[in-house]
Amino acid sequence: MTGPAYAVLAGALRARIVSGELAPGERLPNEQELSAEFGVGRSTVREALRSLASQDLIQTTRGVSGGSFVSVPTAAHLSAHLETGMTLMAAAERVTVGQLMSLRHLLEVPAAGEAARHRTDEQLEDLRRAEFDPAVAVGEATYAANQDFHLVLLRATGNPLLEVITAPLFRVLATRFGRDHAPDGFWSCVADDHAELHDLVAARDADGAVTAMRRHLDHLTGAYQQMDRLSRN
Amino acid sequence: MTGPAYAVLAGALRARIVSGELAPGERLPNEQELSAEFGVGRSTVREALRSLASQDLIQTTRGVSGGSFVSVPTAAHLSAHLETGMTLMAAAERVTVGQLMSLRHLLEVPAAGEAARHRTDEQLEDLRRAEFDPAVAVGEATYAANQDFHLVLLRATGNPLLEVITAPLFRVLATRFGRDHAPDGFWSCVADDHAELHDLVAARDADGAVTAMRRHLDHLTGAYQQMDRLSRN
DNA sequence: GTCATCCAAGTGTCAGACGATTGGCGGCGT
DNA sequence: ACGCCGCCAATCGTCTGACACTTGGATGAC
Repeated sequence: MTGPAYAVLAGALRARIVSGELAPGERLPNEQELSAEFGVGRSTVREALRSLASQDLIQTTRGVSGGSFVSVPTAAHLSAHLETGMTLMAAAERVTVGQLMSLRHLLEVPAAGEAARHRTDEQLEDLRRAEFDPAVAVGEATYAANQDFHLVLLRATGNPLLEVITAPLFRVLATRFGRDHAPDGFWSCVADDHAELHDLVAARDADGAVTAMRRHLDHLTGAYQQMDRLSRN
Repeated sequence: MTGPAYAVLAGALRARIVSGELAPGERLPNEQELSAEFGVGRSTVREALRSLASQDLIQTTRGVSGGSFVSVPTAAHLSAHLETGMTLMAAAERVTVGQLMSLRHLLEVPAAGEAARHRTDEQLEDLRRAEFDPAVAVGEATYAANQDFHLVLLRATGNPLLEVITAPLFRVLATRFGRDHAPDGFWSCVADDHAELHDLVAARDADGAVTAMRRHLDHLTGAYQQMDRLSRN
């Protein structure tokens, strides 16, 4: 009840959404109706709607069949949100490279085992496609492929939350070190690790995948911290 | 370049913030200046600002010294965001109780060890305060204390990201089962586990804390899944 | 020197108008 | 009868102008 009217309105609508009173896909009253119902101007209503929209709680379209519709945030939405937040926390030095990598260890090492156990054949195919050849040009595309490999592996665990919280971690690291010069042999080492992981997941060797992932992340940690030290001088 | 003007403007400002061009604490141009700079009306500017504000990228205050200031999202901000997102994903049945608990295992079990190693004396004191007595009234306060205990433990690891991503997990579970009837002896069992964890952390017994946390989460998993089955009938 | 008052710079809110987009409905020609 | 085209209504998107509210400093009286 306190604060600006747009915040009050946004809070009221958010409560209706998270409580399930407004079901996903359902259409909210149009802006004039909300304006009348809450006794505020349409600008105020619109500011509240923009708040909800930027949290992916609603989606607004135009036209005669348009309006604001309740939408369930997707893994990609939450992930993108976390990424910007973590990027800023990292830039503000409230989070270190070591802490980011330590979380990757916690999540990705067991995830490799899960993926080896639960993967489907299509997912294995996706994993193969996400490998890359370090002999060809190393650049933006290589970084993207590197990320994709880990992403596909996480997705193969069947737990969407793993992707939500882990993807931001390596995207933050990638954008932070994307422009720095990687040590010699770094990319071919990464490619070898990925190939080994692919084979182990293909063979459904969960223990092997866990071990390989742990070693892979150790390699990455070393490289990143080396780059980190260089960039601080 | 595409889409509504408020989205374009929000994107442009967000880019300035994440790139560091606008430093944390720095003040944005006021609404009239932004309006002039981007050639849009003030309403449009305000809608863009509300978008950024609801992502905790800026903070707006009134008065002569007011305006919009770049702000670094805190752990609590990101955590709250993740919580609403996960709540909706859980309600939409895209995430199961088992998946939530499985993530808690991945994160909290090693975290207990870290906390036992790194905790300070004040954090140990906080942990003690977060214990509760199941003999007294069991209600909202008990749930809050239960959450606090885990929160304090996570904080004692020294890695703020652990709190960011784990807190939403148990908050989602707690609000989901907060109104259900817990099995007899559930709360006293929880209290016993917490007391044991406290003692192990006090003794800096990392291995013991890891084992105790694993067992504690197994207890919780059993109880939650039992409640889940009941609530589905 | 202290306190009350006024003032300036911002954001907060409203009302009204018009443009842009979308999808359906009806008319028109064949 | 069928299909195409253009009109139309609903809704969001945007602009303008105005005024209220909040805040902190400046001003002035005592």
